[in-house]
Amino acid sequence: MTTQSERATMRGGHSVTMTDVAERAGVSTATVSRVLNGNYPVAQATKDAVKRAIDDLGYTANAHARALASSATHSVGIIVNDLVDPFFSYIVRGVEQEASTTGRLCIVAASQGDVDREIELIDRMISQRTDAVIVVGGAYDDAGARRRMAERARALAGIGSTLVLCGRPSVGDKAPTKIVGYDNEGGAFAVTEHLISLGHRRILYLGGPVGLSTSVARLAGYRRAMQSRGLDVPTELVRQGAFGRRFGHAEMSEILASKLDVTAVFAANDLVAAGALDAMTAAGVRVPEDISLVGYDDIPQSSELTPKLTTVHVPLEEMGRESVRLALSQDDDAFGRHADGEIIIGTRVVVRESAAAPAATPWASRR
Amino acid sequence: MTTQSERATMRGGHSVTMTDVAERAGVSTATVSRVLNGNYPVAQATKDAVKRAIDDLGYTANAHARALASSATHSVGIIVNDLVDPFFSYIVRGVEQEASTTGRLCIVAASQGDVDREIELIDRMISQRTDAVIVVGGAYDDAGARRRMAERARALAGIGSTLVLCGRPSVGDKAPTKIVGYDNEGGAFAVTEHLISLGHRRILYLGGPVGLSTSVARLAGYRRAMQSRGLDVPTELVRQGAFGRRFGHAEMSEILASKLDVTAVFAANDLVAAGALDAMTAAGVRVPEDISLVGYDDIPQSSELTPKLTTVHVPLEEMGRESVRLALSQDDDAFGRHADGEIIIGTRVVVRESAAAPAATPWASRR
DNA sequence: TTGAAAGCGCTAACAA
DNA sequence: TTGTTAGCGCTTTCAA
Repeated sequence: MTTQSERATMRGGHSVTMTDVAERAGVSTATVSRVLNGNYPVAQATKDAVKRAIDDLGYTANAHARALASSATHSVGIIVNDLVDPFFSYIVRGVEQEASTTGRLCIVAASQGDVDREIELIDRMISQRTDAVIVVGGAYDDAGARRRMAERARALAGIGSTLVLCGRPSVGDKAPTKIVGYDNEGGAFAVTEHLISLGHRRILYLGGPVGLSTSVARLAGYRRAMQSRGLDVPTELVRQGAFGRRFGHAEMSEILASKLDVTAVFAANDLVAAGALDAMTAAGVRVPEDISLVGYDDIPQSSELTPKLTTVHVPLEEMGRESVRLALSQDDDAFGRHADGEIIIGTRVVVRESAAAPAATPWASRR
Repeated sequence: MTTQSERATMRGGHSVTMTDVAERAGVSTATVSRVLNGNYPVAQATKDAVKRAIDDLGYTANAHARALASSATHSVGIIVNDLVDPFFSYIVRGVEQEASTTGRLCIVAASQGDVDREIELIDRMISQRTDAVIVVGGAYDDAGARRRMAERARALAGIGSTLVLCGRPSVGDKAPTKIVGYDNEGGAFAVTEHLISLGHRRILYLGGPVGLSTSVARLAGYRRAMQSRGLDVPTELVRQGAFGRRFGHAEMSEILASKLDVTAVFAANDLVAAGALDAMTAAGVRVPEDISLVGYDDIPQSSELTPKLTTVHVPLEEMGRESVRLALSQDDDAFGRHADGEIIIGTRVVVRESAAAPAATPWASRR
């Protein structure tokens, strides 16, 4: 039972297969499979022979053949708007980390916020039979999109996989999805409350795409906080548009130029806050002495702004990790917190330097 | 030849296969395959029947079976240090974009800068038979790692795939890799030259891991520029350590406290520059009035710092796109610029606001 | 502890 | 224009 021949080596282009290994080791492919997977007893000597053959031949198992035969792909899919936006990239990092920890590879795709593309990408991941498909980020209120998404959730459930909505509202009660969310409304309420307690009355809500679930909820939290303190929210105090630094900068510049009377700004996310801060600094407006500023998400760079940004902490990486854990957990694990297929992660206000009591003389009324 | 039966629908858990579709449409699987791939003529009526069956059944092709039968995976792999670092995430974005444009999915993995893990990840991608494996970022001078990498390059070539080194030096002449690089030494030379022309003589080189190819090259460019102008580079003017905001901040704070006599700082990358800028701002040092500052990479947020950072532009996203194009291009495309399997992308100094002529009285000597 | 053999779901000659 | 028939490379009973 020694090595048989050399002919299996380097068959031009034609890659080395398990049959080649079996032949060289003088065993059957079944045995090779067994030593590879270590799921059945194999004699030590046989094991060694096989390992040697694998080394000699430079064999690397074909994951597709494996997936086909065993219907286990060891992969997860994740779909985000934009790979460069820190909100998404931290979540992707968490997903990749957890996937990797559980021996899985991570297929990522960017939808650019396009609903059709998102659905198409989910379909491609269904094709790949990934163990989970994680869709990240807010969505617009669109019954059609929800229906199509629910269909995919069913298709995934049908192949033993799971659709996870990460930071996105449910697509319907009966859809077999799992959800990893965080409290947008509550966080917005809390941080607005914080500003009000500091003494602010004229608080501007800045940014967030109109109608996107995330911003809708944040705006709602802001409104509820204002109303619960008997404060009015006239239309000029709400300026929606986008999530992004550029938007924050442009809009804030305009607002400062218009001398709108506000003593604090609640930016819909940290990127908008960073842009707004730039605009204020450029205009000579001091934060927080002249105008207070808060954000949302607590992306790491927020604590590196000058002044450090007061914001609402969202554990992005943890949400990513939790998304894959939840997807992979068995539904019948009745004792775990996962039992109901939905996790709502708590948020909390992180008080740093960018918000303080309003000045005696509002900035807008000076000069 | 109308639909035969309903029994194929919803076979619990057991997903819908091409056979189910064929049966329902009353054709053979070969025909189904043909309408799916559109690579052979099929009668319109047949086509319609098949499409209807696909819809009715909610069929989604199994990518693994497809890959196994056709040995075409339509996927690319990319390995980076960290998905959250803008240097890498912009490259990943470019790769994902180009992959997506060419109908491919993108498998991403993070190595955390660990060489063994990187090799392991490449092996997993070989298992996946991706059309290309793109390894991003500098490397340490390590013959062993280079040899193992060269082995993988050969393995990939053996299965008709390609190893692309993106922003990383060659692993040996005979290794069948393709390279997408950019000029670290030249860019560093140019930006140092820029500072010297402005009148600076005491220029600090800050950051970059010791021995990492990227920082080695940047430091070399800096040294060459200094020497070509007859300027000394005493050891206290070179402070290496890491690529990262935190490092830039900590190191710069210390340097300011030590009152080291410098009029300009060349940060090894923009992240280090951003950290250094923070430290300077916090210490009341004005940029560029008191000390000039330049970076490297030109990540988009660099133009949003205050002051806007003068730096060396590296087209990160483009490098990502180019990596997949190069990998996918045929070697025998003798007319293209790809013919030699290596692309060196040009870099250029972007002059913005953070570097100016030195002050008459150096900051360090005041008070 | 090992081998033989039947698939997994699809593609691609080869015929018809 | 369509069907038949081999595989692709692996896993997994079932026997031995």
